Amino acid sequence: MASPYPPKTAPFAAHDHGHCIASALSAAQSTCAEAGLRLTPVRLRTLEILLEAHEALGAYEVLARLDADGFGSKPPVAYRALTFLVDAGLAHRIERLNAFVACVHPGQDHDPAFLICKSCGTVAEGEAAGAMQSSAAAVGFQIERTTVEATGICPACQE
Amino acid sequence: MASPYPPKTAPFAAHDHGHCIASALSAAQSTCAEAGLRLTPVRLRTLEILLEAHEALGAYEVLARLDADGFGSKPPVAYRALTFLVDAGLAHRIERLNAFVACVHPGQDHDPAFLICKSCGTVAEGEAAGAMQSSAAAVGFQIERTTVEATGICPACQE
DNA sequence: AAAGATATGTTATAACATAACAAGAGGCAA
DNA sequence: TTGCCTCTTGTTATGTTATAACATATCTTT
Repeated sequence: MASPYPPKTAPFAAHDHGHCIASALSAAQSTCAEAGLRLTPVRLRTLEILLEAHEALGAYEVLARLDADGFGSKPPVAYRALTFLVDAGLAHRIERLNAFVACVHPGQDHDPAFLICKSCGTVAEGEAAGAMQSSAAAVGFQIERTTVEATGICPACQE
Repeated sequence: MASPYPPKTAPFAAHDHGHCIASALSAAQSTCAEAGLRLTPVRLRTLEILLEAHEALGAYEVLARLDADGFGSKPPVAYRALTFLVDAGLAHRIERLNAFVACVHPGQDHDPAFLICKSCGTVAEGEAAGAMQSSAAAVGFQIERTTVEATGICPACQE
């Protein structure tokens, strides 16, 4: 399924996208090096694909691009690379969209939160800041991972 | 897919389940009456199924039970009933599980948050308390609906 | 170079979800 | 009461997302 939205260049604000990709990639390199993880060609290319798209991509969209680039053409190829990136903190899964985005501040341990525009499809990443920790602690629940997402209308689409 | 967990009777705390079902059903009746919504047999039965399970059920699990009760046997039957309940605020969709739970305080408008135990599968509903409103407002994003879910280990499973 | 662990790619299938159409049930105006 | 409209139910068919299991290849360590 191709994106129903126009191509993205920025999440609610202009920025130097080329630089944003380059710095994310180098951050990914060092993160993996430090953690002893192997950022192989498929994995690297998958991350690039997410960074270039600058919007949430479904696994099968990623797969199509990997296939076009000469990598494998079957679902596990994409799912494995995406799972690796998510586990390494280099990408996030957006549950509401069954899709994936590159992390905007890789390397740092964080609790991401997402604002998803229903009109243009843009996904902005922010901090959840342990939103549920206090209420979870109150009942003795030990949180491992949080999913915090909001759908709505972004500033640009409100006009 | 059947549940990989033992049957549930309570979310992290004992309670009178029969009463909990009965009161939820009567709350659903009045909510629908007030809102001019038709709580038809399939819809009512679907709600009962979720209440009886007292855990998150996938659409196909719900469908199997509806079929066993003489309702339709095809996916849209379950998805339509579930969509109705979610829209009416009588049930919630758990994105992380692709599953549905009955709402624990139907009728009241609220922002639900969920604690999902990875060990026993129990899903507890709490309040998200506009977790993202302030950060969204800061960038001018207009929130329509939030998804707040945490996976981890519930008190009972920590032993 | 051999052994073990990790990664890639494949086949096949499972699990989740919706579009589009036909038929029935309820409300309501003439 | 008939006719019309709307909503609901059920079906067929298909689309979309995801993983299990296995063979091969590539790295790492000794």
